[in-house]
Amino acid sequence: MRLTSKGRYAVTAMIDLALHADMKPVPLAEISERQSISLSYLEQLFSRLRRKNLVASARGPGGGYKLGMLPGDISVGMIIDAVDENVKATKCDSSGGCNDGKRCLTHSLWDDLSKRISDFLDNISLADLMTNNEIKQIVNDQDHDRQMLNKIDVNII
Amino acid sequence: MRLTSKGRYAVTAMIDLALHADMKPVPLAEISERQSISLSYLEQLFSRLRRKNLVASARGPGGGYKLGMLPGDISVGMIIDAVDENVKATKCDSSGGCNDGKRCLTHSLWDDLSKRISDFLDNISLADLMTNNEIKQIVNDQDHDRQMLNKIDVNII
DNA sequence: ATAATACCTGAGTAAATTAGTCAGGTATAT
DNA sequence: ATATACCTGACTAATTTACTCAGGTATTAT
Repeated sequence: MRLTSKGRYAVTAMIDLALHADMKPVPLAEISERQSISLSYLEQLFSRLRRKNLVASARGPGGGYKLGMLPGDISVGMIIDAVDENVKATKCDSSGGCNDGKRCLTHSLWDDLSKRISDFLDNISLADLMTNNEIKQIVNDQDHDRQMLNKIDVNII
Repeated sequence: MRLTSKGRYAVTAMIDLALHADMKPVPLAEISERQSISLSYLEQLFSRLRRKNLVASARGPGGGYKLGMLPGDISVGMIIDAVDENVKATKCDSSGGCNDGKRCLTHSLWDDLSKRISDFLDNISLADLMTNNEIKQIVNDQDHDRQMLNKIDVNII
């Protein structure tokens, strides 16, 4: 999972689309102007988003793009994956250098972190971003779990 | 918050260091060999890590690096921030293009997401990675909060 | 003291990625 | 028909990444 400005452009454009696609499809030219992203670059990004069915297109005059799924079903992780397309395998399983247990441990610890980040981004949907969903927000709170656990203890005791 | 292979190198090296720095400092040459990261590149990364006190160095024969804080106090977010050093302000507050409310809304929704990601990474420490801390893991669980809330309801009722 | 070790710095660079342009299409609503 | 707006691919400048090289400097073992 990579997280660069390319992903930021894509997520920003999708937020813009979600905010404006209530009625008719939104032409990329509008998003381009509102978000200051070049039209051609947007076309490249939306070409990838379309391939993953995150957006649907309508051609001709009055055409444009609309969301391909419900805002609650489109996650930030899906958007970033769609435009990144970076499935470069780690060296660890291809080259024969990962033999002594220590390096494999380091590698698997990284994989664990990587998976956590993916899971995290997969669980934030466009709808969450737009509604500032409370449940989702407190999940990110450092002490939240402890507080929750304490609350339960209090109630139980 | 950016997340590239540069950050992966830094986090991987820090994990390796945390796993091996029990007794004496670890020379970068060892990490370089174990993790297949070029020595010079490691030196550049550790130079930045040192500036943020994430690692401490010991010079001379028998020298090397050790962690600058307790593993529980070093977060993945801190490591990535240290090597990224990418404080490029968004155009929204510099150029005068962010005037109509709509674009500002999109911008603030992105900022909200960005902050959530930072908070998330700030709450994963090296110690968490190494011990597979349970509390931290369930925080990433999508339905965890609802389950917790239900649990409370049940207890209250 | 001296030599060996290992950090430290900065300049330079090839490869990769990003962000963007350009030039053409094709489908479709009016 | 025709304007609109998607669609595609090739191409490119700027940036970043990953890395090398060439010298340092500090420190410890001997």
